[in-house]
Amino acid sequence: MDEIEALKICSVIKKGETIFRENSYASGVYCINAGKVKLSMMGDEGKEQIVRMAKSGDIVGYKALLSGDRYSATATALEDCNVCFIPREIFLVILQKDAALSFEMMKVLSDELKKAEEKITHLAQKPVRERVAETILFLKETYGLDADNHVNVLLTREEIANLVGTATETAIRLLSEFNKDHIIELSGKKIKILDQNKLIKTANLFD
Amino acid sequence: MDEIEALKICSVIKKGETIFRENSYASGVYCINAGKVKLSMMGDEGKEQIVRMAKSGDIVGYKALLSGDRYSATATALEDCNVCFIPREIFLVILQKDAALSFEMMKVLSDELKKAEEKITHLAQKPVRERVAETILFLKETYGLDADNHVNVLLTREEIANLVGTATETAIRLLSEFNKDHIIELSGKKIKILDQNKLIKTANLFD
DNA sequence: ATCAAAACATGATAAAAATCATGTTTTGAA
DNA sequence: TTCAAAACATGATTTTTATCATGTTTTGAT
Repeated sequence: MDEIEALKICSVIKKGETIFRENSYASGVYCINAGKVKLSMMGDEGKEQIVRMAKSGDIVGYKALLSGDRYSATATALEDCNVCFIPREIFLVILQKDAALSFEMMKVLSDELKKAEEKITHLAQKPVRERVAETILFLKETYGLDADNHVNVLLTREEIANLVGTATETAIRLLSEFNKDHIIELSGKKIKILDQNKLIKTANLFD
Repeated sequence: MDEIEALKICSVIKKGETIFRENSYASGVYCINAGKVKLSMMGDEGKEQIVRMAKSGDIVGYKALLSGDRYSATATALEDCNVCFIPREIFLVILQKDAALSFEMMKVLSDELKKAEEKITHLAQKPVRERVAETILFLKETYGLDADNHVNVLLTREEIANLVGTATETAIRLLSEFNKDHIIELSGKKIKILDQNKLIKTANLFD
């Protein structure tokens, strides 16, 4: 840990900027000290698929160091971020030395994998409407609420669509519908959950 | 490794039998010595989604030990299997002691996660037709070919559908179409790839 | 403050895929 | 070996969702 402290290089990433890019050579991992980050892959037709939403305290870019040498996704700052870079070699050496850290890393990976497999199941089996509802709940779980009870992350409708795995228009329509039905309240990019139970029901969770 | 050898408990699992079941308490991991195994999750409407195809040499059930205490999927033998059970504690202790094994484990997990994220992207963005073609190629990659050049695994059309993430009828129709177009040759459950390039093109890979 | 670009919205249409219906073939257990 | 269940097949229909088209609103840089 001291080693990491000594060697880390922190920097500020402005909103919209890229931390690393899909397929580029992986020189190390990044620890997010502050800010929110989306990790996305490019699909065939140039459409973005968001595969992970990271927040302060999360590490991004580790997959590339463990299973290959290139980043498999692009990491983009959703707001001004403070990230610290840990070079490849340092990270790998520490991981080899520190059994506890390794174990922690395995837990994180297992967790991510489990979530990914659930996402695969839902993507294959649940209609878009349910997935949009589920995504709103996911964003609340991940980023919490702000002082005004809004889900504490601002995404464009297109980004929400790319997280859900649907067309932008479809996402817009369903959000408007939830808004009209007083399940959520929209004001610009801000989302307030008015009726969480109804939202859970709409997402068709737990059965 | 010697410890594992001493403590492992091997057994024969008949085709169709379950090795472990989703949501049941995870008592350990299983190493597949021989045979093929599908790992699947139950969707909301009781529909199966296959999330992983395992083969001889693979370990299954490790996610549950690392991130929770219950299996997140059901493991079913696709043919008579020989598996060896490694109890939870043994596995965890060895993992804590053996840095090399931990590292190997992390690599495996990273690899799986990368594949899962790719699958998410394809599920969200590629039409069923392309995904069926891709799945045939995936099965060939995973299990290879038998003496007669057939993809070396026998699945029902329903299982193929549950791997692709589509309705059984749709999978049947597309397989028949590929058969008619001489891209593949079907004889019962056996699949022979006649024109791999065309199949890759149909899967719309690499662009 | 202005203005163009991006984001948002919504109706109409088309395409994709699921579902429903029905019949045939294969399979495995008694 | 028989026979019912499971698997396979295919046509018709409906549902879902994407795409296309077009207009409005918001946003951020100058």
